[in-house]
Amino acid sequence: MKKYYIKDIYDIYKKLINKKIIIKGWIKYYRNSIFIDINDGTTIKNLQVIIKNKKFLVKEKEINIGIPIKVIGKLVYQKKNINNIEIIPNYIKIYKGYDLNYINNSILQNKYHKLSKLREEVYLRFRTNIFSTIMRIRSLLFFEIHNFFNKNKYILINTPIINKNNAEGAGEVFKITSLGDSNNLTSKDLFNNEGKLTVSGQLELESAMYGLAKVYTFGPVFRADNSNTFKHLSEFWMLESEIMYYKLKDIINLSIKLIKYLFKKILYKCKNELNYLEEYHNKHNRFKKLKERLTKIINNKFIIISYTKIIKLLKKVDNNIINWGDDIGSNHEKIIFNKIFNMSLPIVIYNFPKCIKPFYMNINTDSDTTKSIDILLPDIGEIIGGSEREISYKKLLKRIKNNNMNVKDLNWYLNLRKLGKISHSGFGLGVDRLIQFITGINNIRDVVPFPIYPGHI
RNA sequence: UCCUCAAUAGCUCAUUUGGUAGAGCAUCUGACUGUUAAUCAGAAGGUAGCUGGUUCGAGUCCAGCUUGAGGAGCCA
Repeated sequence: MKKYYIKDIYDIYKKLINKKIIIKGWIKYYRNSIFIDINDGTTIKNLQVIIKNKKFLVKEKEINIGIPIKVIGKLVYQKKNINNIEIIPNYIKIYKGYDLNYINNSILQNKYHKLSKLREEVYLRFRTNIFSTIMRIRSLLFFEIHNFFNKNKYILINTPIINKNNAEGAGEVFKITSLGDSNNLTSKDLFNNEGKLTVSGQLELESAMYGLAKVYTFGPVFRADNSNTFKHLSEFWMLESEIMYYKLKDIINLSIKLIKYLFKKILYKCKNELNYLEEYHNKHNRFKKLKERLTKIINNKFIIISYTKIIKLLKKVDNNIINWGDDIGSNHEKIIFNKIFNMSLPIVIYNFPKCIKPFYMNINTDSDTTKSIDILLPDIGEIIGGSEREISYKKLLKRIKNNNMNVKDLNWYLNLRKLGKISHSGFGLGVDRLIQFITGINNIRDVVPFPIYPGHI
């Protein structure tokens, strides 16, 4: 007699029919005095136990939703059951130690809760159908990201989470110290009060690129901006890649290839999860055709358009909403997706003005624009930012000085250019936002296990 | 950080202009051998987010705070 996980039972159930097995999990539903649904976290599906002789096995009062249970019994084929199989038990054990009052007053009561309600009990929401489904998709996505780069012979570089660069100008930076309140004690601090939580691994990643040619980094990054929106977190996961001898068009192709690869894998491997999510959205009047949307993106070419052209198109809609040189904001994104290109495909915008892009991006011969891309997704907005990097020591130095940045701190980065003119390009992808898009979940805080954002730690 | 809106039972909500609160689900008690968030009958459950103010009287009006939602800015 062997213990099985419920996912495994569904995968190989034909081999287990009429065999005696052990399962352990928690009671998900209890119906009609005789049906107990058990879930063990390995799959969204429950396994139904049918008690034909209830007095013999367990007292009805002991059966409560949410409490841990062990069942030994025969797995039988049952046509009447929508899952085709169920267990006829010989033995049921309820594990003690639970607090029913606590469970029934928490988000775990047998009831629909809004996602913002689940967020009030972050440490319990893994037990819910909706959140466990999102976590399964997230897990697979992380795995497939590594798979993609591994298959394509990229080297994973673990760039540091603590560093001293705030070079990107990518918003506010968290300072770290070993001294508590230590503004006047810099020399006693472990990092001389220079330690920061990284906002991007890109600069370090470029140094690894000079030795390993095709590299990527995938880890948490931190922003101290006080931004409270559906798509911002203080701590989020970013995937960044840097490739030797790549030009802008290579980066565009690689980004598209990656997105299509990931969507394909999710579609193929997370069918149950996507079905559940569509059902979930429909039940609450947010009709989202997740699978159709992913399939469409896999099977179609992305729209590729220059910044200058998109500005012209935006000005055609309303001459006053934007000028050349302005960054594309979320109001502009809405117009782009709803009025200009009325289709739910990603849009690649290239050649942004240098005034709105960081110092390390290579400048085009027009001297006004950079060799840069952003990829926008419907509903979510910017998901990828990338560029060809500046490879001239002199030009890079000039731009660092013009941006009033600390040359001394960036010396190591500048010196990489002394290895010779090696063109290279890279991009960064906000992974949590990608999960938002895949799952159709509105708020980024609901696709992250432990969301960290202003006022919430 | 700014703007708008909201906060009533464990949950989702209702309480027509100010007169101390109701329903569904959950819970509890009972019934039920083919149900998919079962169903039926009954019971219990509330200092209306917090702190002040106006008023004979505040869930309702006003102010501040807290929390949440939507939008803006910044960005991934």
